[in-house]
Amino acid sequence: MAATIKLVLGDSTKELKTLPDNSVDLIITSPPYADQRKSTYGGIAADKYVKWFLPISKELLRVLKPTGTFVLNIKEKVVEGERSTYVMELIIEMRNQGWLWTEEFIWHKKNSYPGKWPNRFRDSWERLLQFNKDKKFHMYQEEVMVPMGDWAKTRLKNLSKTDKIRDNSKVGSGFGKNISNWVNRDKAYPSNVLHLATECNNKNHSAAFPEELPEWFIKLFTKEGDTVLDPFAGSGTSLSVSKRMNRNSIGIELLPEYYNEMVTTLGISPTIKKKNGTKSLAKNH
Amino acid sequence: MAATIKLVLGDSTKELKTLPDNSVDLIITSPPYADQRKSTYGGIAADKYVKWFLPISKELLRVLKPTGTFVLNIKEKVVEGERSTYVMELIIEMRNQGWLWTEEFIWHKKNSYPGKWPNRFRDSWERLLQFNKDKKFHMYQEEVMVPMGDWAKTRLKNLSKTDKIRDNSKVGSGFGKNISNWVNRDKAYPSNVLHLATECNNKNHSAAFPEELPEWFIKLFTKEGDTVLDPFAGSGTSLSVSKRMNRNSIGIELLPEYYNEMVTTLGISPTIKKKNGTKSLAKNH
DNA sequence: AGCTCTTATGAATCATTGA
DNA sequence: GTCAATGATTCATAAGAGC
Repeated sequence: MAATIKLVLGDSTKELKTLPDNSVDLIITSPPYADQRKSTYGGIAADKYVKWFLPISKELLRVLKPTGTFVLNIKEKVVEGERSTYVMELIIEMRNQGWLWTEEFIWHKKNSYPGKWPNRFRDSWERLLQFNKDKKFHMYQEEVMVPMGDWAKTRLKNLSKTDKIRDNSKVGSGFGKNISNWVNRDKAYPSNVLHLATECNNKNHSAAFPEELPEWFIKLFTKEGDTVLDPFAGSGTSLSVSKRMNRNSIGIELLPEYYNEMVTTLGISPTIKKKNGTKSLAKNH
Repeated sequence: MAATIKLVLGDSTKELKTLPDNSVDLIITSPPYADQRKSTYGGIAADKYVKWFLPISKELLRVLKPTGTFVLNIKEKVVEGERSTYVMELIIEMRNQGWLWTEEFIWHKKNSYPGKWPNRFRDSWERLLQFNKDKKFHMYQEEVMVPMGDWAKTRLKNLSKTDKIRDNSKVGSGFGKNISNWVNRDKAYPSNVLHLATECNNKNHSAAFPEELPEWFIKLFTKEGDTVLDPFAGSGTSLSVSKRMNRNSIGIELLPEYYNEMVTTLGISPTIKKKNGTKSLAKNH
């Protein structure tokens, strides 16, 4: 069965309330940053950002499965020469709300926009905050293993003395599994720093993130048939990646332009309009 | 004239009060993290960290020149599966104290500690928080415009086939660091992500940071003859780098073992003991 | 010199055991 | 019960040794 896409036109603050409890496996989103995109989203002032976001995160907490994960892509902007602290405040307030702040990944943007300022360098990283509902959550680490460095080639030719010693100490009785863990190993677990280039092929949108970003987290935190939610769907990157990877997905988008474009790009066939006209639902075939 | 080193044995909370107002150009330090180094420093509990640090940061604000910069190396640890929030709280409280939080650099530790856990990857980055007293501060950007970082220097020597293959495969998207792009470039501005390895050749100490780290910030924020302060001198990395780079420096260290070793390694000749015996001052010739 | 290969180890984190 | 100590896990770097 093909993965379904549910696309909602409307405000996440309201639309999230229509989703059932404990129904989503992964929430991945890049909300409008404070005072960014003023022309389109109206711009949330930095000092009101936390107050604006908390009702949304409260609903997200409700709809997420206990085994699920919430990945929030965010970066505070510079206001009058200073980094705003609203992200810091948001983390603290979300913990008060019941979220567990499990980890902060760094997205290192390798080809960040070049530029020169008198007292500042290029900003080439963003936060990827991982929140969870419960300490026990699903994580499929093997899915995101990366090729090892060159050292592995030489390492595997002959195990060094250190390796043997460490192996002996942990095995205890005879030699067994541990050495075989190393032999024929060509992949390593990644760290909490992600090296991805920003997407430069999407010219219509200031794309929130490259496809590799949601792909990585979808691989890591969901399996096929699971449900992915993006409450700020934007150009629909999370949704299209979910579809490609056979995950069901739910997207909410405030702006009709983005919504309409997603209907086209995601291949969603019938758009069911509700009578009030402010909300639309669509499912792909 | 050779740069001077002033080394103080004692508690920063007290010893900083002996320094004059507006006298330091750069403060760079790596304080003991919460609940770390318990065996040596006693360990500050995570929930008391902010309270412990604020009196120190207040003195640092006083001694720093208006044109100076404070670089704080810190990273929160995991407590019961969650990241602690004391660094977030510290940033907020230091702003209330009068500091400007200008920037957050990322130190990407290329050779971070290995390990595998069911719900977490290796932690391979630390925060380098830049605080300022005033929006107008000295920044000598050209000084750190070194040829695209050390990694390129060594790679450029031999542009092997494996270099190209591996780098491209890691990036994944195909954009990334194609080294041949850099061949005809000799200078580039850095970004706010620093790629450095942790030092592993120092067998006596768990060195707080590699020499490249203070060196980079000293180049960036001071010129020759300026004064650098490290209120948690540790093994003295900041001080020895300052000396080598012809910057005056002041170090404060709580533990006699570290203090004594610094006296030796930094080549400080006379140690003047005060009568109470708890405090010592020394200047190099 | 300039290679290759060997070796030690780093602000880590979790599960288990023992007091 | 809580809390501290111990063991197991395992990647990338640089120094050093050898050719």
